[in-house]
Amino acid sequence: MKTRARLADVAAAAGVSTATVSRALSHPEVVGEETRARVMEAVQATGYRINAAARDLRQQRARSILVLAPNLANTFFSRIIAAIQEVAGAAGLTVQISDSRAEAARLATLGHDGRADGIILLDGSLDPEMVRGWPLPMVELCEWNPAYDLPGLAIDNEAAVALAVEHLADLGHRRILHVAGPQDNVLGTSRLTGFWQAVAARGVEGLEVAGDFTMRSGAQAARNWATMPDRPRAVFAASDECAFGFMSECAKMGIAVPGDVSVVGFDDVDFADRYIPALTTIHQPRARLGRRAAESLIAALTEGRPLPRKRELIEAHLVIRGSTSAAPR
Amino acid sequence: MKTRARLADVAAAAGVSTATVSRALSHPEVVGEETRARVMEAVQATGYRINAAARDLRQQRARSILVLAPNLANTFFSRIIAAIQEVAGAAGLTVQISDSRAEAARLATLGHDGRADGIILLDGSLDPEMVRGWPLPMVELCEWNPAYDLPGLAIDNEAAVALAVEHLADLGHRRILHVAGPQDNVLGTSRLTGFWQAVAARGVEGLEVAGDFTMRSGAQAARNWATMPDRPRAVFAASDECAFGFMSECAKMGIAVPGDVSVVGFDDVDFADRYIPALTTIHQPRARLGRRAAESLIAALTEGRPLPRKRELIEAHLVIRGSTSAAPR
DNA sequence: CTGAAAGCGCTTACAG
DNA sequence: CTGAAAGCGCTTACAG
Repeated sequence: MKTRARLADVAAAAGVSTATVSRALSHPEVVGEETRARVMEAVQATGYRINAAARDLRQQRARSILVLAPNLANTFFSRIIAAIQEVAGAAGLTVQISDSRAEAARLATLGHDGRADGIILLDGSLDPEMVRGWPLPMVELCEWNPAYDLPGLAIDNEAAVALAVEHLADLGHRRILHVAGPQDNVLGTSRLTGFWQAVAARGVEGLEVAGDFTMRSGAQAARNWATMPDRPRAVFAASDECAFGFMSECAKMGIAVPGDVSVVGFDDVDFADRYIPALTTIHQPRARLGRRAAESLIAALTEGRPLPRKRELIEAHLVIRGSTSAAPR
Repeated sequence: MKTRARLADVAAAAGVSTATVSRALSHPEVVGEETRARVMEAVQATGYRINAAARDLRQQRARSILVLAPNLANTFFSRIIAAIQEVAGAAGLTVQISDSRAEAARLATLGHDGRADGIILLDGSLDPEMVRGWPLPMVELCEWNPAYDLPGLAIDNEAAVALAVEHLADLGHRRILHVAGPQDNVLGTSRLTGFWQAVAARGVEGLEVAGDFTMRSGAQAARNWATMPDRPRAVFAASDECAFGFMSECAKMGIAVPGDVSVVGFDDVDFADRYIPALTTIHQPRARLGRRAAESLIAALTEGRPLPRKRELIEAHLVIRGSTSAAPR
């Protein structure tokens, strides 16, 4: 296998200039029919493949978008990223993924090297000043940070939480415990805010215990809950994982869900449907979120269509399954 | 914000040639101390950032690896990919992800454009002839295909399955049902093969029902199992998801795990530990697999260290939790 | 230790 | 419709 054919090799084989080969490949309509045929033949014969680095250098673009998430191992992101990749791939763009904090550190020291044309940011906890300094089109997804001053896309977390609270209240629950998310995270705070608003609006009693979205924190919350003198019979966990942790710990303590306590989660991860019992939860349309974010970023990059100026909110809905039931009377 | 500074701008500011700036940045030891200081100062002053496309074009490399998986949305891959990204990022390499089938189609028509230096392949079901034709260093991870003729890394699936079977037999189970994985997938076939070997070796009775790793197929298997005249009291599912499907369906039918049936999974995904009951399963060291694969590919790319010639097998271990118990006597 | 020059492989005004 | 030429921004033998 000899070295890769270049444009010049194709040009030589076809008896035309490299300019013509380039045009025949990128703007076929501008090249004479016969010439084009000769070029295509030469491309075949030489096995020519474009060199992306050369094209990118010349065109001053990378044909790539970078997805930054705080924890790539978290299953919540996988479907979102898959959707982004699907859209980007169809548009001929590459997708790079990186840990947001590690990448932020890298960008701070090395600076941006032009390997991406735009960023989809799934992390609202970075230094805003740094983020504002990044010289690339960006869109925030799921998480957000007002100080970034960026266009973004997310579900309406507060409205979604209200759905959960309403559901429990509709079942007759008058006292609802929220296992909160981490309060240094927008999703944690907005769900907590939403919880207190919804509880007040509905006129039921709210209770709150700290958590951080993890199964471990859900389990811890369950142990705390079990010691409460007058246990609330309804729990709204800030994430599905947290709800799983709570429920698994209940199972260990011999407490029945939903018999003894109703549990609602948030996210609707793949396993929610097959948990025991199946988890009532807020469905986040992750594929749709990823797709839409990718589409608007790509439109901005390739068609120069301006990014929306503000954050766009998508409606989430409640999926009622087996983990909630009517309050005991 | 004016246009980005180039090497030439730095050179002008420092009063040296671009060659010297380049050396000061890439091989500082080869440049005079005072010169180097002047260059660094100029870099600061101009806010210079390297242009990756130019560097890559000149050096004929991409500083990037491509991870190809059959289903990016599958949570099984997220931790593996996170580990790959971690290692690659530390080595200054970018990681691109793509759906293996879509990317294969793209490569078939467009050919490789040099945007990656190497590939980590998590899919054993591609056309071998095509894969062999890809002009890039590759390593197979988790899945494999002998026809690819590639170096690879995976756990020893057959040995791992034996662990599961042994465990159930040790608990006194004499009849074990395997909910198989898809038989067009190496993992499905090797686990099935391993099952029959282990069952024969141990002298217990084996039974087999079809599945495809999904929760849905596990649930279906549970319904079939429930109709069996003489139900085996031990089930080994080819994946955790399949086990979850089986168990959740059992719960719906009022069948107790492990009271009525012991269940073992395979993978040890994050939720296994917090399922109800917690799932006894084979632990795949996903972070380690990702890390090792990335390390050996990167060593090959950057140090020219040759890739191992054959597939390397990593030992997996059994994690005993609450979903298995002694056979009723 | 440093510089002048070539060259990586493309694309794109500019002419004709 | 096509070509000659410049240039994208680097790195690296080659001289000195």
